[in-house]
Amino acid sequence: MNSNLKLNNRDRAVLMKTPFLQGLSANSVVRMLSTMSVLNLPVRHSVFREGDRADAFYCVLNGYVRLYRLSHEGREADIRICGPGETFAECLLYAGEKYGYHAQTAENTTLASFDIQAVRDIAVEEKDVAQAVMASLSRHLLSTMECVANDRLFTAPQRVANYILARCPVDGGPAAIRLPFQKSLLAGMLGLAPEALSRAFSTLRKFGVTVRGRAIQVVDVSNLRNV
Amino acid sequence: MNSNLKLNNRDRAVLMKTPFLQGLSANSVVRMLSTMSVLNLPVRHSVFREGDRADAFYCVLNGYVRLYRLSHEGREADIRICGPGETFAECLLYAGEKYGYHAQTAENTTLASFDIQAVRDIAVEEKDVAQAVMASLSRHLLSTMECVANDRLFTAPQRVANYILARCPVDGGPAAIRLPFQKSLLAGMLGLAPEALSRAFSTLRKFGVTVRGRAIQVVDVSNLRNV
DNA sequence: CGGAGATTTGAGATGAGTCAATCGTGGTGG
DNA sequence: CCACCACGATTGACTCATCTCAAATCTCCG
Repeated sequence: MNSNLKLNNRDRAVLMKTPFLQGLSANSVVRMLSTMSVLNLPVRHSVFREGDRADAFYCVLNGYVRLYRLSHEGREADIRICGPGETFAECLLYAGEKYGYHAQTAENTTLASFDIQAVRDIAVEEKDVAQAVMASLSRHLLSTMECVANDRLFTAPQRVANYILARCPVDGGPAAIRLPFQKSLLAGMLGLAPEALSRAFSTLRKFGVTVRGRAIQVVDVSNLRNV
Repeated sequence: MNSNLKLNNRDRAVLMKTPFLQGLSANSVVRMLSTMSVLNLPVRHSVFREGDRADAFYCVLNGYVRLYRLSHEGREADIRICGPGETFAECLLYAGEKYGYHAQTAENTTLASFDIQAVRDIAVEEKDVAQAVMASLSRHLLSTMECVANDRLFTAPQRVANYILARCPVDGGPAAIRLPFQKSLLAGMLGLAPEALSRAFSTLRKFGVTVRGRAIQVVDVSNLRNV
């Protein structure tokens, strides 16, 4: 849970490749980095809570962060899972002054934290920063809309098949991928209970999908496409 | 389906009050309006189709537009319902070059259409336009995330109760509201089949909700809050 | 090798979709 | 202004998908 300004090489590489900093002028990058601090959080640790005053947004350097809402009775629903290179809560730059959901680490996680007011000021002066913000917001909006559509259109096995297909490097024939995190996290990401994910995988067996731990093997990718 | 540059007074008032133009400098407003054209579309008419090249985004001046996706088998899932003053597809300003969903009028509708490339150029020069874009994207992202959370956390009657509560002008006691559109549109907006919305309303009867046509009466708003 | 936590499996309950029939309503035209 | 019609809304019966709870099993880490 310590916070400092020093980055190791891997984290620095992830940070520079994030769409947010990618393509900025050297000057803008320097200004952005000057508003930034790094923090290391243990697994299952809160980053912020719904209703907290929003004074920072974040970029995941390592690990995974879960954004979720709680119901009155304490059930939780994941809204988004953020992995290395992804930013979250940057919508607070221009709307609302409180976080609208909880954020919690799903693993030991390294985050870059940016001061919202400082970045707001930079964006006014540096056009490329404003552009980066707009591009990031646009992409997140599109993917969240896609999430709504997926939830409403597809069944559990179809959503799992989509997830696998989106990560298969090939268009046809056999493929193998490896989940970057626990299955329970994938379940939440797809809007499923862990049991439902498990059953979805077993439904996909008859379409040539084999799962062992985090390793997923697909006999024929094109087969999976007509689930 | 005619397109022209002349606005009637009501449409002009809606246009100027939309968050997109609200708060812009006079100069920016003029520039934005110069890239704009107005179109009138009959009910159930396509605005654009998924996969079309995205060269415009829109602001609803009158009527309602449904954004939705199609499944392979032809089922449709609504992603967002846009009413007067709301903009849609502005995420295409900075991500992707094709529309990611279908847009169709749900009533006779008047739209303002903005040329995407032109607005992109204006946003580079006019800071307030860039800010308006960011604010609009931020708000849409937040509300879409909220939509995901609602779908995953709440049952049909709860979502309907939320919708009603969000539109009740009072905090407690009796209230009456009027739906601005058909129930089938509300159903899609909440991710429900029309029959499910109907049943949700009848479930809410025992919580003091009366529905007659588009008119909804609530005996005690605070009662509705613990559905 | 042990054990905690994650995953799988089973059984049951429930929410929501589909299809079909009926009912109500608003809009149109006479 | 009224009657009628077409379409939207409701209701019922049924099916299917997913959640929940509980128990069994697996897996990974120390």
